[in-house]
Amino acid sequence: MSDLLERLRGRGWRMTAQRRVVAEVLDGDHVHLTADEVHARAVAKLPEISRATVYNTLGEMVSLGEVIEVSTDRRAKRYDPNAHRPHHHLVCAVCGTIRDVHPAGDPMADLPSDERFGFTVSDVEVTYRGICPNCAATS
Amino acid sequence: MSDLLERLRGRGWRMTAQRRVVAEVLDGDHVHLTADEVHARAVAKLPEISRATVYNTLGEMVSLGEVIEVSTDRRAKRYDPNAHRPHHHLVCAVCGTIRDVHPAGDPMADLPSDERFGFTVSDVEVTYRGICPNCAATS
DNA sequence: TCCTACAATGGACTAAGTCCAAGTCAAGTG
DNA sequence: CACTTGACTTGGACTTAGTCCATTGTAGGA
Repeated sequence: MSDLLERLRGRGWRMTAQRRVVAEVLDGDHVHLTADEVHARAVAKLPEISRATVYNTLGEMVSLGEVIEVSTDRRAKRYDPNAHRPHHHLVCAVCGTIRDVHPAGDPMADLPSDERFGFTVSDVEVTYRGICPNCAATS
Repeated sequence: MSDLLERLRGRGWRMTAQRRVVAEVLDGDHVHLTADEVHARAVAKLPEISRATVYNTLGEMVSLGEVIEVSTDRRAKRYDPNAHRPHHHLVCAVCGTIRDVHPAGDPMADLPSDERFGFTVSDVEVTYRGICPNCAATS
C-alpha cells in the first residue's frame, strides 16, 4: 500500500515509528495538507509525535524529492505527495484549497534564453487562481 | 514622475505624507521589495512612519490593483509595482531575488474546462525557479 | 477657521516555522 | 543476544512576518 514508504526505505532511511506515520498520512488520499494538518493526523496514530519531528520529516521528504512543497500565499505551506507525475495547481483564493491540474503546453520552453538573466532555471510552477464552487456558493 | 501617485489621486485617495512616501518608494527602480524593505526606505524619507501604516497602504494598493503581491515562498511577500503590464516571475531559490519575465504562450488557454473543477478561474501565475548568477558564484 | 470622517500610530498579539540541548532508539557488529 | 553509536525525537524557547485595535492626528470640504 505504501509506495512512498518503500521508496524511502530504499534510500537508506532509518525507519522510525514517527517517520512511518508521517509517510502514511501523506500517502492517504488527503492531498495538499498543511504541516499542521499532517501533524494533527499523525497525532491520531501516534500521540507523542512532536511538531518539530513532523517539520523535520516533511523537510527531508521534500529534499529527497518524494514530496513537493507548495506555497501559494502567506498561509501555511502545503505538501503534495504526488511528486512523480508533473502537474500544476489550481487554488481557491478564499479558502486556500488546492487541486492538481494538467494543462497543455510546456511553459519551460516558453522562456527564451534572453529572458533568463544568467539564472540556471530548474523548475516552473504554474498556479491558477480562482474561487472554488464551495466558496462561490457561500458568499 | 509618479504615475502611480497620479493614478491613486485620481481614484479619490486621501493624500497623506505617509501614502505619498510609500508610493514613491514603490515607484523607484527598486522592484520587488518586501514590506519591510518598503518600510525601511520609507523611514529614510519620513522617520515617524509606522510599520502598520506601510502594511495598510500596501494592502490598499493591492486591492486597488495598482500593485501586485508576489509570494513565492514562506519568506516575506514582495510587492511589484509593474501591475499594468502582464508578466511572470523568475525567482532565485537561494536569495529570493525576483525578476520579471515575459514568456511566450498563454497558460490560461492551456487549462481545459474539464480540469477546472467548477472553479471560476481568474488569474494565472507562472513562477520559474533557479539559481541567480550571484548565488551560483558564491556557493 | 472649524469639523469630522478617514488615516496613522505603536504596542500587543498571532501563526507558522526554526533552533537547540538533552534524551531515545534503530540497526549494524561481535 | 547485548552493546554501541550516531542518527532521530522531543518540547519549549525563539524568530519572522504580519494583523489588530484603541487612541491620536489630520486632510480637505463647508
